[in-house]
Amino acid sequence: MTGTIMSRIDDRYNVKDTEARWQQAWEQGGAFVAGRHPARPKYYVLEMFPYPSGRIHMGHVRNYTLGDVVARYKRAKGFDVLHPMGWDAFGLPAENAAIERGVHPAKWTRENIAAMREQLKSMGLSYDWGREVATCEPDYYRHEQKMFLDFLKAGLVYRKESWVNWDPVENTVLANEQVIDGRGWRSGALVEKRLLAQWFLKITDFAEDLLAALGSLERWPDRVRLMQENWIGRSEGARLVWDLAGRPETLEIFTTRPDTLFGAAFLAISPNHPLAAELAEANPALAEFIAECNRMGTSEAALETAEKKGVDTGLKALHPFVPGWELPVYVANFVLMEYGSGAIFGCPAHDQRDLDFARKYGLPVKPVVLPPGENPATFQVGAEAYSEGGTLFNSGFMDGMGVDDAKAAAIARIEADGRGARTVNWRLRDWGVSRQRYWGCPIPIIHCESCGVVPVPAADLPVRLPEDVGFDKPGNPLDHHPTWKHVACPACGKPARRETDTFDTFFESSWYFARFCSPTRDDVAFDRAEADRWLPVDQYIGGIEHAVLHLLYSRFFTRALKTCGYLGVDEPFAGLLTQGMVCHETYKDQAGAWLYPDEVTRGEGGRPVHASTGAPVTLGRSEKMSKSKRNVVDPAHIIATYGADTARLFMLSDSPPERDLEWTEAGIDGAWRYVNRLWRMVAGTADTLPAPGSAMPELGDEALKLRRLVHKTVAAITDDLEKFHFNKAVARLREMTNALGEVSADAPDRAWVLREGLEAAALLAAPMMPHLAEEMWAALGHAVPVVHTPWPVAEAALLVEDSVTVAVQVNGKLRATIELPKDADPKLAEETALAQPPVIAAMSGKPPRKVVVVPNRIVNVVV
RNA sequence: GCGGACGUGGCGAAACCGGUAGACGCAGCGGACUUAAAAUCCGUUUUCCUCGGAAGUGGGGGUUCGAGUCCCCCCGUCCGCACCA
Repeated sequence: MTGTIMSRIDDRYNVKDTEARWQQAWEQGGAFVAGRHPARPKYYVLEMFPYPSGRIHMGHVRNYTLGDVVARYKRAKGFDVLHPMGWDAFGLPAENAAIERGVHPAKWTRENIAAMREQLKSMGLSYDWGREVATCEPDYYRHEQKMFLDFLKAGLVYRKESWVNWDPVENTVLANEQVIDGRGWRSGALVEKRLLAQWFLKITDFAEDLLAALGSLERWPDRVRLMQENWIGRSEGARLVWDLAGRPETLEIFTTRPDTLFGAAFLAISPNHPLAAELAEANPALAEFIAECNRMGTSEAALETAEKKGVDTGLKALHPFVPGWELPVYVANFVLMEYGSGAIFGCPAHDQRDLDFARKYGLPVKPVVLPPGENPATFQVGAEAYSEGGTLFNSGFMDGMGVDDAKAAAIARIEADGRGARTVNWRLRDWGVSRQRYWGCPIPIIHCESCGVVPVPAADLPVRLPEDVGFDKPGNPLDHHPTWKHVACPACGKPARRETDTFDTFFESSWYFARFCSPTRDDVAFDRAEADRWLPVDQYIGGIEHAVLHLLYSRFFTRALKTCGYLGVDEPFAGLLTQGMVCHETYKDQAGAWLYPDEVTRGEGGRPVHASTGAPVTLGRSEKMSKSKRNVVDPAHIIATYGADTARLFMLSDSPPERDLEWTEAGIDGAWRYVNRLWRMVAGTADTLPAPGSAMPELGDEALKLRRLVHKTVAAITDDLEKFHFNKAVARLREMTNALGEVSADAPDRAWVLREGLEAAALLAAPMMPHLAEEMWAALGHAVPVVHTPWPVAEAALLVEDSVTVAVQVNGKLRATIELPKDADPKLAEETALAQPPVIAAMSGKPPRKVVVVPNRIVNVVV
């Protein structure tokens, strides 16, 4: 009897055996190998590849479950599916591990990859593992070194000085996240800003196109498109050159509000402006202020949240329209050197930041735009600047104009005077790709005293990252390596020096989706024909935290690669799904220390107490799972206990994918119960059902009703999966399961429909709970596995109802519901509605003033 | 600071184009089975009340025969801000 259905009925669903068995069967059968069906339409589904931290976390489980549902569904729908996985393997944590624990980054990373690969495999994800890539291996990064050289040739790369966070104790550049309250996270030393020569990619060359093409990304969330639009930040305005009293040089500013020039109160330049540096040489107070600004860190958030401060340089600027009008020139901490020309003019009446600054330093506030309905004689600006539209006044030749006309008039005057021009300015800055780090892709450049900057010849690629390095000294290990950086100049042969900076790790993730198209090619980054077939990615899935940078860099890279002839598409990702975070309650003990969920249990009256000591525990609100707050649940533990299908089901069931998901013990238990319930239904009834493929008998009412529900469920789940409404799909499946559980197979028609329903349940559940689905399908007597079975199709005739329930309202309040034939005559609907006793009562004898009839929906009686 | 989102029962949520608010699940309560427990199954569950209703989708206002859905204002929470990935 071993292995038969009967022997399994008494057992509970054996997760471990079942899941391992099917994972092996899929792998041996090559079920997920992409490209086997060139005649079928292609579908490329990709999840953001993980940083190999060593263990998967619940965020991964959610992300990869979502992707796998799409991949399995599309395969069943007849697509040739590409669903690959790899490792975003360069990055800071590996270096931190090296510094803190003495493990080499390469060893640490490779071991992490091996461990995480096993964990992912235990989830039963339908990846084509033959395409796995790891970005830290030379066979991957050699190609991006080539890309960089091609970009250089195409004029998309340049070198300039740029500011970085410098830790003077560790002798390293710090990431913004490593700067805490202005100090280095490890050393505690005050961080300084420093200028460093770095490589930049000209993403701004594509600004116009990156912005315009957002409109074509119809399957991207609006909010992501909006965030990118704001990030690119196109603004129209004017460049304007101001003369300085008693000095030969001029000052160029950018403004979007040339209409408010008559309301100007001051000019302000960035602390990093060349003029500021020059003036500081003779002005100790200014020098001290600039030094203070340079201690602030480089992040925009740090600059913007700091108190607005400035120092008067003593210089006077001459107003371009009014002879003799002199304005003070400040150095101000809120003016960014990277934006516009690093200098602005301030109009306090119509810009809040300028107003705050003016109030602080006692500068005049002169309104020049009159809000509609205000009296020019009495209008004043108080605590709030007025930045809306209106009519110009106090403004010479612009008086009486609207804001838009005044802008045009001001620009016309500026251009006529030869003082500047209309300009489009971008918030987007070029992408600085140099990192002073070891664990990244070496930048293939050689510096020669005679020849200058020399690209490494393509034949010499890859420039390999040396593995024999130490982390005991502060600074970049590549710089300390005894031999690595010393090379002969490729141009003149004299001794020269390698670039010791490595690429930003966003470099690797900007083209990995293309590498997956032909991951084993050594000679090229990817095969053009393969890329042309598979790209763009049809559905990309990952966290909202990548809404701007990673996605924008990838869009830019795709354009740059097209410019260099690598591929033919403009956009890398046709569809985008941004998933929410996985959250969990937080716990603290009496001393205020964070506790892990498994250290907490429920004591008397359901109060949380410490599991071993029984001491009271403070319950905190639910937050994103993070190691620092210890509110984490280990997926490996969950999968070992409940199995992959249960974990996957829970990831899909309660919340829609875009929203945050609350992880609860009760939720995972509920999913586990459902997995067992489905299995029991099949195991307990399979031998009472007709053989697979039996002809349909005459159906009685109960059987027909059930059959309608089954086909409706097929249609509904299909629609839900198309729209990524996975939580609704689970709800529909449970609804159908509830109905199937209520019938008994004691008559041929019911038995036949029960089989149809259980088969539908197996096939519909397959993208979500693939192991269970296979097991159910096999128990129902099918030899061909679900992974090779097409998606079920609903019979259209069974989806149409012949009667509908219509709500009856009196003055918008529900009073009754009535059953009507579908598409009934509105007159019949009205008559039936008015005859309902509760309706008559609610009308209390008054005649209907109006009756609104919405067919098949509602009748609203207005009295 | 700037930018983006979100807010519906005790909880996660559903509600198509403005048309019966709360599908489906979790927790709770009651019951069946059991010596007992677990597991399972059945019923019940927005709130208030005079059992006929009344109120109700973060708060306030508006449009409409009708608003969770559209518009305006406010409050709260979360995410991003260019060297984390």
